[in-house]
Amino acid sequence: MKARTRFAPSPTGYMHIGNLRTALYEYLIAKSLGGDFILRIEDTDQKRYVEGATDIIYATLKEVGMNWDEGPDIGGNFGPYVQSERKDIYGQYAHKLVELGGAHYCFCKHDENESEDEDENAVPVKFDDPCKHIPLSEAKKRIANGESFVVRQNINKKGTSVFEDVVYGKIEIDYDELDEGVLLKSDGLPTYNFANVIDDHLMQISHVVRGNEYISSTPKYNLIYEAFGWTPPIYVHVPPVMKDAQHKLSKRNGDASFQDLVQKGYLPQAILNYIALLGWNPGTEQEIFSLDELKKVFTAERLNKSPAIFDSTKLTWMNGYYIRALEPQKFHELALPYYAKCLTRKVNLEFLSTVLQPRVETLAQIAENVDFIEKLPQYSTALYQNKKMKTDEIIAKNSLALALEVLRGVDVWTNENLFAELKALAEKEGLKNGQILYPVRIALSGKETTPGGATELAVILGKIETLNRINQALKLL
RNA sequence: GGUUCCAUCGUCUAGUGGUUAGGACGCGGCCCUCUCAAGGCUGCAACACGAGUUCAAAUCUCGUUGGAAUCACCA
Repeated sequence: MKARTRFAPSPTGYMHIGNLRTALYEYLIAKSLGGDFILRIEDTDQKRYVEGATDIIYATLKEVGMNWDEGPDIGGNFGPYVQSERKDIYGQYAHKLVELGGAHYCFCKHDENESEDEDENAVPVKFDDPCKHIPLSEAKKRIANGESFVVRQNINKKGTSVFEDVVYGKIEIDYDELDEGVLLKSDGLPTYNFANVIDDHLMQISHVVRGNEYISSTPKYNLIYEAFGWTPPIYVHVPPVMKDAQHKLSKRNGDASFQDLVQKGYLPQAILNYIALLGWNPGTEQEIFSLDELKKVFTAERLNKSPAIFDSTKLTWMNGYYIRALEPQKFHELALPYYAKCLTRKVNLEFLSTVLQPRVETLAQIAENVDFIEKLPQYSTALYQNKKMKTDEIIAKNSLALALEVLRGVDVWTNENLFAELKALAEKEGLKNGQILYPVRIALSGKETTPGGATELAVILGKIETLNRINQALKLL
């Protein structure tokens, strides 16, 4: 049987990290097995629907290169791929399930506030549906009369339900723990549980990958499969991605979504690589993986059982790694929009990119690295004192005057040439390199630390501005 | 509270009876060096606890503790 997995998000807002990781694992399971990855939109809760959310889903998957083989936009043999368009299908199967004895019609009015103001110590009691005992013929009559109803699952079995999970192994749950939940809501739309079973079966999904919060309800799914005489899928329950030891990474709280991270200057590929490793490892010491490489080495058996805390520090490191690995031209292209935001002065941007690339771990860090270029900051002459470089204000003043003279005469304004010239000057004057270069760097930047040395800053700023700033420094001293 | 699940450095993890418990991030140090990075080398740092099984336990069993999930006409 062909491996088929589906990513089935509900369009309730942006794409959060846990969601994306689940999608990744689904994608990888399918692709590592030469199968298909299907996109299905689960919009059965009209109250939570957010306009534009499906576009975010499409855009995100495309951005990281997880292309789907079937989906709402591209179709496929098992459509439609949007649950709200499948309403009739669920209705049919719900009624069929009642006929098969797997469910019953229920006419109880549901209490909206039921699960609310419970006091702390109250032990939830299992709902025992009186409607279960209404004869089918009578129930049908009431429905025909237009009475509002839901379809509720029957849990008739006793004893223990056993199923196998790829990551958790054998799980046993007592049937007594299961409640007879609603399958078809009074608005005629299915609940998540029911829609999933129907769709997964009809779409021939082989591996169901989902959060481990569904472990305890899995026996209910299996009961539905059983009632229909269908074979349940292979279950792959994955632990959550945590914000800290106690809390899941959640949509609320503004925890980082994929979009947020991209906006903060993280590269999609780095994000994907990082989250692949949150709960999975290849069994080797390799950590850097492209999506194609992941496809080759991924196996669901190496998924972890316990939750993983999202560590943005390590993500940042990995992002830096990806940035450094970029073709210089590519980095320059990515940096351009950031330059546009904070630089109006005309400078050597190509060269700036070459010095920045090994120094930033996120694109957003570009701004803090180039601030001095736009405008020389106010600085104290004390900056010219440096023990290791053996400089102070006096030496600096002398060095700057000498450097100014040399630089005036330089026409080939490259880093190599400038460095050679200033080095020669130092030798000629019997000074250490640093005694010339350090003061120049301070004069050009007004900052203690800069991305690049004196001559590199000079190349970035250009000859005119370089001489300008050295003159200013001389005045200051 | 019932039930289910989980537990190795601060974090992500390797490890399936015998290892100096390995790697990565972070942190410290050194080298390189025109500052800062990058790069190279290096150091600190973990088997939650208690019994048991065994010649031998991070690995198996039981218990304790801690944590998570679930118990909706949300997904």
